[in-house]
Amino acid sequence: MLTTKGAATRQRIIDGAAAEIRNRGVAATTLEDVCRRTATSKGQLFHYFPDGKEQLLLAVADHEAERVLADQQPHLGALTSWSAWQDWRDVVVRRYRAQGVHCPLGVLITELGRSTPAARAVTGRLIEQWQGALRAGITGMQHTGRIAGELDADRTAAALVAAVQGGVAVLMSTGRSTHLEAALDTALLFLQGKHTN
Amino acid sequence: MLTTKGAATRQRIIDGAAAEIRNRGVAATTLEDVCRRTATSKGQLFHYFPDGKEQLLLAVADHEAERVLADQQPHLGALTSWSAWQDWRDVVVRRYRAQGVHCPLGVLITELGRSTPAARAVTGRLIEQWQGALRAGITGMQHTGRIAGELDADRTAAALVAAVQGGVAVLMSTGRSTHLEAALDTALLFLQGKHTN
DNA sequence: ACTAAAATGGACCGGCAGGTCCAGAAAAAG
DNA sequence: CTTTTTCTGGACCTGCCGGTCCATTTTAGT
Repeated sequence: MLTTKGAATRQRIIDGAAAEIRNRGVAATTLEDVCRRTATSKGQLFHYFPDGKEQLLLAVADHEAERVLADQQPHLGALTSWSAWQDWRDVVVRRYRAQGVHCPLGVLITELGRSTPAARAVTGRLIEQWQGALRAGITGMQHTGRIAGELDADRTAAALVAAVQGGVAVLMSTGRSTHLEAALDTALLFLQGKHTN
Repeated sequence: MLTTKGAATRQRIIDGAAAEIRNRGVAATTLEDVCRRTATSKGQLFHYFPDGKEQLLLAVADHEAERVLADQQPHLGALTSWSAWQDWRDVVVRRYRAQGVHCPLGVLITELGRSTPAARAVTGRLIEQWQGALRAGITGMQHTGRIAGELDADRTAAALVAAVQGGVAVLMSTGRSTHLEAALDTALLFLQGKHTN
């Protein structure tokens, strides 16, 4: 079992590892780095994550996935007006611009996804939830007549997720948020039924 | 200098490394793997890439960047009709669906981009060229009146690049091409001035 | 043919990072 | 208070992988 203290330590390790990875990347982060930052020892690390690095990384990925959605709230959960959509857009842009070159989740996935199906499950869930929230926003707007009813909500939500994802990808490799903004704005224009920018 | 044979070997190493990375990822690819696959030795590897792994990876990234654009030709260079755009879309989808979970360039960047500015330059150039080709296609269609003249060609091209990029990102972590298709199709609908799907 | 330069093969090294082990402290259980 | 479980610290091991070195072979140049 796990005592209160134990659970706290375990969490401290996850948080520390996440922070370390955010700053220096997965490849450059060693278990010893994590130990140093979290004031723990190898013994503890393997006590809480018997399967070693892979298990820890998976826990970090899970942790980061939650963060991604949490950071978009409360806007993502209440996309009931155009201004709410705009606020959401702004939050997304601001968040990723601040994060700059470091996308912990993306990096984790490219590193883990290939080997373990468990890692892919984490991303899968995240995308599904994300897309679901956007779809809910779209159908809500359709019910109040602000978005055309013929529009395929799920498909458009998927495109929106891809737009953000792609914008972030470009941001990660160029450091510029122009593409993220262009992608989001263009997608929102489409939602609004406009066709110029 | 470099003899014909030498140049061939050098190229063989790059090709082999690229293939190896496509199959198993950067992290899992060792110099010895590359040697084995290309039937070369450490001596040769460091003979042609004195700065070691980093230099090799950079060369691979460059190689892959060229491939990305080449694979989209001739369509990408002649986006002069809606059917040409559609063909381009199909090629992109087919290419990445075939590639599946493996995006060599993306992985290389997330691995190198952080450390070396040279790696970021490679992606930067690729994105710029890509976006340029799309922009040219858009302005061309504007001149023949098939796309509204008020539309911001550069910004929309940027959104298009992000759409592909994002779709591929999702494809990489889920294995499904639905998002890529949704993103591309939605973007094309926007270009056509339609607002439903 | 002779020489210089380039190409090749592979033995070897050194450090590092993931993982093991165990002994002792702290908590929980009774 | 005793016993059992959990937690903690860190010394240690080991395999791997990037990188070095040099002896040998091949090619280019004249």
